[in-house]
Amino acid sequence: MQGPRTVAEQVANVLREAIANGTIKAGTPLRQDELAEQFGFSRMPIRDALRQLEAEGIVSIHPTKGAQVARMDSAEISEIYALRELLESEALRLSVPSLAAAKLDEAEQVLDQIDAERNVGRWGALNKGFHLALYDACGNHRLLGLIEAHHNAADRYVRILLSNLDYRNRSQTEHRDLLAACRRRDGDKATSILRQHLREGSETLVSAIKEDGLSRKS
Amino acid sequence: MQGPRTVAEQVANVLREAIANGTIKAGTPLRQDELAEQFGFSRMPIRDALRQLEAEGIVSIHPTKGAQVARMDSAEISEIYALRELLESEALRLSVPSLAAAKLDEAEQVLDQIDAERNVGRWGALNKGFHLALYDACGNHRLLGLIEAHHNAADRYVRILLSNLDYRNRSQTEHRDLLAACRRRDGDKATSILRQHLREGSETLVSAIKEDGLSRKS
DNA sequence: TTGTGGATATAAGTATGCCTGTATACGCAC
DNA sequence: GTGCGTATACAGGCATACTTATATCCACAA
Repeated sequence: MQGPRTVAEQVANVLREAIANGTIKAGTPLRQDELAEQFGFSRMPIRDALRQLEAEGIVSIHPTKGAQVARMDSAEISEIYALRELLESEALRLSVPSLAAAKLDEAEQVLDQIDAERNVGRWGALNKGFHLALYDACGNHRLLGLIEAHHNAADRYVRILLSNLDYRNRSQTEHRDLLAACRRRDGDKATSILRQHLREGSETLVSAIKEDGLSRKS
Repeated sequence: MQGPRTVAEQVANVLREAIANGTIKAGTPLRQDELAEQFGFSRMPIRDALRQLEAEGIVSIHPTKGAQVARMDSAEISEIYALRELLESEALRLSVPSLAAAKLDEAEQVLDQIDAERNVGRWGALNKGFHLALYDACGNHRLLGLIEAHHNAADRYVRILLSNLDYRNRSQTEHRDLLAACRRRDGDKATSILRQHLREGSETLVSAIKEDGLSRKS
């Protein structure tokens, strides 16, 4: 496993992380020459990075108007969560029967890390890690890719969600229930818990966004 | 509805079309300066176009090795069809209850066009048009986007499929059955037909690819 | 005073040129 | 004869410079 080979990839990774953990807020304009000066490179690799992030749905680019961190209204959040429910429940269903014990243990360790982690910015990535570990044996690489893409697109909003202590505790309880069902190889129960888990997340997030007024577009 | 605003978009559209209808075969290396000369532009917009197509899964780019039309083995075709089944049956289920009569008529016209069309290269696009018309009222833009992306990624293989007259007749019969079920607002029957339709397509395509040896990687 | 048109400024799109990395081939040494 | 190392060539990444399009502001006219 080697690191990013091009400047564009490095820039994309830094920007993705900064957007995911909230350092760069939604709606922030991302000017090419501004970023070029900050990173110490020319505009070309920054352009490549922005287009990469656009493909991931994290930034939106309008020709001649430039790029900005993609704003999401509550409708888009709902869409993403509906897709996550569809994609992840299918991945879980496929994965559970042949999931290796090592992956189950790995998932459990991630849950412990979430409990121990005090840095808000890490929660999104850990949450993603837990979920993906359970889907590892689904046998469909493209499906896993889509799931990861949707996690990345919504990570910065999930972070808002997890900042709420009540939700975080409830979420972790559901995570452990989900893991237990996977250990019992009870695919039906597991997908049922997952769907419920995602529905709660969606509802909590949508109401949080509506009242915080984060949904207004530029 | 205005056309592509940048050269990169135009180039991407032309290449996508050429790859989809088989003018450019799988595995063909896509050199930047070569394409730049052919199109009469510099390498920059061609680079952008190639990255766009890479994000769509149509070409694969390796740093320093360049871009080539993505090769797909039978396993990847199976993955794409499994995803299509998942995504499209969900979209259909959501769409059928509120599908406008105009869209149903539009879908029927596309079916007639498929029967009348003699140009092999157009079948893939028409097939896509029929399916997307039925999903139009699903209410989830991202879901529609994913479905279209998977059609684009597999279009050039679907073309192979539709070149088989037997399959094409069977496919059209299933299309009309599917449309009839939609007109009756029978969502369960419609999704059932769709799943069967896609399974047949997948099996036919996988066996065709295996025997034609199109699956070997470079 | 308001609306429209033109000019200017700003930022992205595009072109060209250079540099770096990788792959392949050839030669030398073991 | 084979294997490894070096050199050369080719292709893409990156930088710099130029063009184009759009948005905003000011001026002039109605």
